[in-house]
Amino acid sequence: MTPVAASWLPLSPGERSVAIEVLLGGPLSRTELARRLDLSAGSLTRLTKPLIESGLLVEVPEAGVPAEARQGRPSQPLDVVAESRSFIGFKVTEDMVYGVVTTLRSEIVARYDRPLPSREPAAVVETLGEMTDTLAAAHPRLAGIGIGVGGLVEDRSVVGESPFLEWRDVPLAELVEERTGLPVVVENDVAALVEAETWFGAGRGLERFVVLTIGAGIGYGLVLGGKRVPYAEEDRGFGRHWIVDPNGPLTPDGARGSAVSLLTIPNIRYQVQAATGRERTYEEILGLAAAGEPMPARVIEEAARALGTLVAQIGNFVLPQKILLAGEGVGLMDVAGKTVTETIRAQRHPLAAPIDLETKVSDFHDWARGAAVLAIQVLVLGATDA
Amino acid sequence: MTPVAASWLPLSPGERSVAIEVLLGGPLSRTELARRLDLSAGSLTRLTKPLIESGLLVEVPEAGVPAEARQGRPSQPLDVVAESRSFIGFKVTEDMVYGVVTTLRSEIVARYDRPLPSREPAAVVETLGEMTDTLAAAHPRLAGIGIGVGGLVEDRSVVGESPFLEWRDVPLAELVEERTGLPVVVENDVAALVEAETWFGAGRGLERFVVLTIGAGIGYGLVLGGKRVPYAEEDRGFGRHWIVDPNGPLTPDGARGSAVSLLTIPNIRYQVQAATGRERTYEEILGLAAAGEPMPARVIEEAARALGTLVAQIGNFVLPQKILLAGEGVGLMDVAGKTVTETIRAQRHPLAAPIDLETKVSDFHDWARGAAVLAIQVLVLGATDA
DNA sequence: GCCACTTACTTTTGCGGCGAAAGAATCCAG
DNA sequence: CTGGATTCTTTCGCCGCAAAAGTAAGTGGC
Repeated sequence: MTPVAASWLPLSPGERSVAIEVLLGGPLSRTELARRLDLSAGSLTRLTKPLIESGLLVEVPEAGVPAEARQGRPSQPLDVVAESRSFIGFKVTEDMVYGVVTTLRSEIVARYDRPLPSREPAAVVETLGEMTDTLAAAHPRLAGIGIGVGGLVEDRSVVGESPFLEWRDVPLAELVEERTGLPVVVENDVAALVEAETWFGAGRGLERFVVLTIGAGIGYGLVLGGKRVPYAEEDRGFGRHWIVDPNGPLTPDGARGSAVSLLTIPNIRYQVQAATGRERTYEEILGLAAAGEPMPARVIEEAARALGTLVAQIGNFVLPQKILLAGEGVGLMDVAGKTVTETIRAQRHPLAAPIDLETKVSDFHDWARGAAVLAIQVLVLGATDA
Repeated sequence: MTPVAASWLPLSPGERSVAIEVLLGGPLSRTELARRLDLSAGSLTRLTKPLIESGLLVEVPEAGVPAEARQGRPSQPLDVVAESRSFIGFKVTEDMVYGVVTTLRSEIVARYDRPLPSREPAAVVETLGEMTDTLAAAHPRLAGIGIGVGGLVEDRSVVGESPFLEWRDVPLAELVEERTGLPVVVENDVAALVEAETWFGAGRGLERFVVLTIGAGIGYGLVLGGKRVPYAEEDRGFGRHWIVDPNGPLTPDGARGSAVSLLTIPNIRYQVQAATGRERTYEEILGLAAAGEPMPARVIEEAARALGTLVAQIGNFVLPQKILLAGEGVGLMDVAGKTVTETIRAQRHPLAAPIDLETKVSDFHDWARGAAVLAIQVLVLGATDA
C-alpha cells in the first residue's frame, strides 16, 4: 500500500471532539464549546491551541449578533478552515463515474464526470486515476478519496459483491491508492449518502434518523445514536420483500405489492406502460398524473399511499426524529404529497409526535458528495464512528 | 418528602460500571471485568475494593471450570450479594394490586396480592402501604419500591394520566414515600417490563431490542443502545392505528384491520362471539382453533398472520437483535406459531439475519417484577440510564 | 475620561483516575 | 523443589480535567 498520511494529525480524543463539534456546528466560541462538550473553559484553551497552530481551526472575526444586549469581552468564534484540505468523491454507476471535489465542510467546489469505458476493475481504476489526476491539477491539498458503489462493501475497502458492475471481492481501495497515492475509502453508495446526511445534512446531530431512497431501487438507512446501523441484506434488493399492499400490482421485479413494485421508477414506468401501451419517462408520468390523466394518476396515487404507509410504519416502529426521502424518485411528493401525508396521518396515533419528513431530490453528484464525506470522516478526523 | 437513603452509596462512575457489569453478568473475576470494561488490572483492584468493603460484592469460591487446562493462580470471581437488599415491586390494575419481593438480582422471593377497595388515590396508597408493612415484616433490608401502572407516568414519580384508574396528575411516588418511608419509583407498566427485560431478561446486553406485548391491549417498547426510547403516544392506544391488514376485521375497539382489532384478547373474543354467537374465553378459543374448529381457527390464523406481518415490519425497519413477545395474549404462538414464522419469512429478505424471536407468557407478577427492577436501577445504582 | 461591571479567555495549580510495571500469591508440571 | 503461568496487588508517574486566580476587552455610569 502507498504511504498514507494517516489521519491529518494525531488527534487526542478531546481534540477530535472539538474538531468535530466545530466542523458540524459552524463557528463556535470556546465558551460555547465548553458548554456543549461539558468541559471547563481552561480545557478548551488547552484543546484548541494545537488545533489552531496546525491550521485546522482559525479565529473568525465575530459574525454573531450585531450589537444587542451583549456585554463583556466579545467571544472569539472558532471555525474550521474549510479550504485547508480538499476531498474527492466518486459515485460509480454501471456506465458513468460522477466526481466531485469538496471542502472539509463537504461543500462541492467542482464537478467532473466521465463515461466508463468498461466495467473491468482495471479500467475502472484507470478511469478513476485519470479523473483524480485532472482534479488534482486544479485542486491542490487533496487529502483523500471516497468512492461510493452500489453493492456490498466490506471494511470500507473491498467491493464484496456488486451485481451491476459484475464484481466480486475487488480490493478497490487498495488499487486506487496504488494508482493515485492518496488514501481511499470505499463504501456502499446508500451508506455513504446516509453518513453524509448524518454529519452535514438533514440528520445532523439527531439520535434516531432514517433515510429512505427511491430511485431505480429502494434504499434504507438507519442511524441510531448518531451511528449508522449496518445490516446483512443491505443493498441486496430488500425492498422487494417489503409488502406494503398485498393486493397491489405485480411487476416483474418484486413480490406483489412490494415497495419495489409500487415505488421505484422502473416499476412505475412498467405499470403505466402495461396499462396504456405507451412508454413514458418518470417525469412525463408525474406530469400526466398532475394533469389528471386517469391511469398515471391512479399509479401515482397508489405509490403515494404506499409511501405514506411505509413512512407511517417506520415512524411507528423506529420513532425517528426525522425521515429523509432522497433519490430521483421522490418527485412523487410534489404531485401527490397530500396523499402521502394523509396516509401517514391515518396510520399514526393522533398524539404521536408528527413525523419530521424532509424531501430531497438528489442527483448523482449528491451521491458522490456522500462518498467524499466518508473520506472526511475517516481520513481527517480518524473517526470510525461519530 | 421522607428522608431517603438516596443511592446506596455514592458510587463513582467506574465503580458503578463494575457493579452493573457484575450484577448483569453473573460472577466475574477481576481480570474478566478488566477485559470487558477495557480497564487495567490495577484499576480493578482499586474499584472493587470499596465495593467489597461496603458489602455490595463478595468473592465467591470459584464456581467455573472444573479442572481443565487451567493453570496459574486461580481467579477470584466476584458476585453481588443478591440478598443484601430487597425490593418491592407492585403492579396496579383497576381492581387488584400484585406485589412481589425481589433480590438485587430481581429474583422473586415472595408474592403478595390484594384486591383494590377503591380507585381513589388515597385508598390505593393505603393499600400499597399496608402491603408494604406486611412484606417489610418478613423481608428486612428493603431498599425501595417500584410501582408499575398502566398510563402515562412523568419523571418516574407522577401519574399524569391513567384512564383505567381515572387519575390525572397524582404524585404517587411522593404519597407512597410519605406512607412507607421508603424511596419509590413509579413507571408505566410496559416501560417497567421493558427495562426489566433489558437488564435481566431477554434483552440483556443487546444494542437493539424490541418488546411487543399482547394482552388487553398492545404494548411496544424500543430499546436502542441499551436505553429505552420514550415516546409521546406511549400507552395511549397506539396499536389502534397500526393498520396491519386494510381488509381485516372491524371491531368496536380500533380501526379496521388494526393490530388491536386483530390481536388483542378482547377483540379476538369479540370476533368469535360475533361470528358464532357464543362467548368464549381466550384459552377456549385457542383450544378450539387447535382442534380445527373453522371459525376460531380462521380468527387465530388471521391473528397469526397479523403478528407475523408486524414482526417482519419491525425486523425490517428497526433491525433489532431480538424481539420479545410478552403478555397474556401470546398463547397464540403455541397454536399458530408456524403461520407466524411463515408470514415473517415471506416479508423478509432471504439474506436478512433471521429474527431472534422469543416468546414469554407473562403474568401480573412479571409486571410487578418489572417495577422492582426500576427500583433497583434507580435506587441502588443511581442509574438514570444504563 | 475614569471606574465599576460583565463576559471571554488564559494561566496556574492541584487532584483523581488510569496504565505500566514490578512484585506477591497461588496454582500446575515436571 | 523449581520454573512457568496466571491472577491479583502495589507502587509510581502521567495525563486530563476542574477550580481558581489572573488577564483581556468590551459596555455603561458618572
